[in-house]
Amino acid sequence: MPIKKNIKTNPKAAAKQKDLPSSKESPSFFEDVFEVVRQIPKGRVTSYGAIAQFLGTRLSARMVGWAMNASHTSIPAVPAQRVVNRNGMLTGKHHFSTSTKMEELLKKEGILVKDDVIIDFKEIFWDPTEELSL
DNA sequence: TTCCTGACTCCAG
DNA sequence: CCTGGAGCCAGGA
Repeated sequence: MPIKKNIKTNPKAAAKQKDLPSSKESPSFFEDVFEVVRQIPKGRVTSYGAIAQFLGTRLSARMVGWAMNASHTSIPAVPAQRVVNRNGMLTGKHHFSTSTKMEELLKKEGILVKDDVIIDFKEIFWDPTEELSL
């Protein structure tokens, strides 16, 4: 993304209100993400977008990835290796301890990876909106 | 405080 | 087929 021009400001930022409507079911967006990810069965994978959609914020798929970034400090551990982008590509491999760690973990679970892309991704894809119902 | 970036995805050219 | 812009929102400089 060789884009450097961001001249557009956001006037709506002035309307920032921290009035949250009694957040009782969602203590935090991150925790919700973690919980969903932890429900992913071994040997199955899902995508950031699927999780975002399940949480009702399809357009916020990036936040799911952001949550994954903070997941490595979360306890119990979150199997972030089971979350990839919509093409089944391991876009977050560099965020693990080593660049090959993600593939190793997946391989141990019986998931084969070729050129950073999960083989038969569509077949082992696990959709929380269908399989899970919190 | 403001500005920028990003483990994403969709849509238009 | 590939490139790029827009929308989302949290956190760091």
